[in-house]
Amino acid sequence: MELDIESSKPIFTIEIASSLSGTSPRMLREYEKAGFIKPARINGKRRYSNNDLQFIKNIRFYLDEVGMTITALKVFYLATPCWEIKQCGQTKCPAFHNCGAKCWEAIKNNDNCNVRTCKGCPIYLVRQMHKNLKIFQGKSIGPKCFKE
DNA sequence: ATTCTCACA
DNA sequence: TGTGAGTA
Repeated sequence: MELDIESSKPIFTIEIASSLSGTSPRMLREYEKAGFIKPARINGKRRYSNNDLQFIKNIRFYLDEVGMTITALKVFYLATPCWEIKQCGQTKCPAFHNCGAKCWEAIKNNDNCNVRTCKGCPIYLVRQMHKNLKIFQGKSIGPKCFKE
């Protein structure tokens, strides 16, 4: 998992991002509304980074291949324990207590958190890891998963 | 010219 | 989800 600042630079307009990800601008805004991505704003206009583009691919994987709904995916992402991933040890962080909050919203203006923005945030990047979970490999979910 | 939000089907 | 209205 890399925390590449370059990959976090907001450079693509929504049209370019749409083209590169094969996702309509309409849906890109929808994913943002759901809290999956948070592209930067320049003069009120969205600017997507390479990381954003990667997350969009990840979102499409769950939606298209796994067959999850946006609602289900929302629960899935929100359930991600950011304090473990970051290993920040900040149990007094709002993100630790507020189950329903997107962590990057909860940590806003929180001096205790070592990650202030989504740029280079591990929470953003870790989502890709879930692609490797057994239940998302197209295999059946059941007792067979626990053999071997 | 492009993007934004909101609304409708 | 795509499309159109009305802005900025």
